[in-house]
Amino acid sequence: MRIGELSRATGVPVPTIKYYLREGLLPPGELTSPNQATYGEAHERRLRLIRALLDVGGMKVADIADVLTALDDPVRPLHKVLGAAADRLGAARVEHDDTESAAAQEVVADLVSRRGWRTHDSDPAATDLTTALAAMARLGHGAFVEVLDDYADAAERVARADLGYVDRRVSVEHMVESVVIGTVLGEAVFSALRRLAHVDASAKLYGTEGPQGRKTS
Amino acid sequence: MRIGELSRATGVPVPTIKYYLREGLLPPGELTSPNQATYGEAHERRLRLIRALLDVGGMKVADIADVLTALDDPVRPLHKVLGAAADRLGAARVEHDDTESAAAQEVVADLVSRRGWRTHDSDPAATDLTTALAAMARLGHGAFVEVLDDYADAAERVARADLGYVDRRVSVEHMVESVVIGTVLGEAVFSALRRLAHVDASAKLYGTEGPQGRKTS
DNA sequence: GACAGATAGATAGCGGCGCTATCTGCTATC
DNA sequence: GATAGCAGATAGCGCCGCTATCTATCTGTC
Repeated sequence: MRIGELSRATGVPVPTIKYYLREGLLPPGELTSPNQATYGEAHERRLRLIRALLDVGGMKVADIADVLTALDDPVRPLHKVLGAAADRLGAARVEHDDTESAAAQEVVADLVSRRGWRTHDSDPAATDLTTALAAMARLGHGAFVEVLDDYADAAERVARADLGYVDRRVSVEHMVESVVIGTVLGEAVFSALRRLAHVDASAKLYGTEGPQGRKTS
Repeated sequence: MRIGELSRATGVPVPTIKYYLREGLLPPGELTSPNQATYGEAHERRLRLIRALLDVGGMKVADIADVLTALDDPVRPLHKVLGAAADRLGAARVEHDDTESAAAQEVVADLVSRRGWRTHDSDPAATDLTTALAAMARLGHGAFVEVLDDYADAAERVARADLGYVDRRVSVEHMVESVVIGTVLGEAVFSALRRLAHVDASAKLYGTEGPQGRKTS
């Protein structure tokens, strides 16, 4: 498979593929001559993965490079790859050193210990959670912590579903990749579902769209 | 309150505040002279909201402007504002016209009717969901739809928690703003919780961190 | 073996975004 | 009156994800 066919097969322009090659997102093709290379199905698969992480997952090219590098590491430390993937999903870190942050930190620590979660404060997800809760507190929504356990229940449910899916559906060789896909794209899936459910719940509570679901827009 | 104080109170640089004013994210201050203005607590609150939507929610400045414009509309059509907010959360739209998209579309339609959700296909969230599921299918994870109901259960739970929180905690005047905050920042909260729960579930299933949660990184 | 078309690799540039820097009058405060 | 700050305007910057262009080479077809 030459680069043009790869381009046609995936819908990604040739210059863009070359760009991904330069950035190390895509391993180089096998050289058949000093300036000719062929690409296999692995490249096609990888290219689709890149586009999914970019377009659907909203990840940055540099972050995708890190994750894929970890993914290709022959000595795959599972949790390192997952860490590399998960760490890229959070928002940009913004330092705050105020009472809200301190309070949020405590809330998170409480939550983690209350639920017996096996993690530690240095987990970037914990930092993200703290940041988000602190931001809410600053906006006058410190009381949001009251629904945190509902959120956590739902998160546990989703996490169990994810792990169960990966455990029973996926061949070992693609397991890590699957977890990355599940983590990143699963987030997009849940986000959309949450917004759909939001509309429905809002309709039920306030009747903004009428009880029979008729379309008012 | 002058612009310098506003800057000090929020940690946002003065030129950045001016930029937000230019972009219409922040209403202009009250002019006391042709070139002097004062800002009130509403400005401070709004500024914090902007930073939260930007930094934690990952929204774009132009999208924030749209949402805030809808928010300030005296004739607040609740669902319009929510739509404006929710519509900005999805990933960039990428057109695909293939079998995966068609299949995903059907899956989403099934899901919506199965759960009796009061929404319709034109809901951007439905489009986002279709996009995400189609991307998964293209990556060989069409079977992910098997866990879709688990996801939907969790999403309903979160949506109920959101609505309940807003309904009982928030004064009417700030209700719409609260829903925006809950929708956008709640997404960040859930994302972090999901990743935390992921680590825990993974530890339980594979023991990557040992049963006592010791740190291996 | 000539020739059109694709290719590898390199370099430069582009468009969007979120600011940031700078300048010109003016104003508040001491 | 000196100093600091301010409003409003314009220009530029740094990052990011490509995109355009060029050279030298290779492939496939007649």
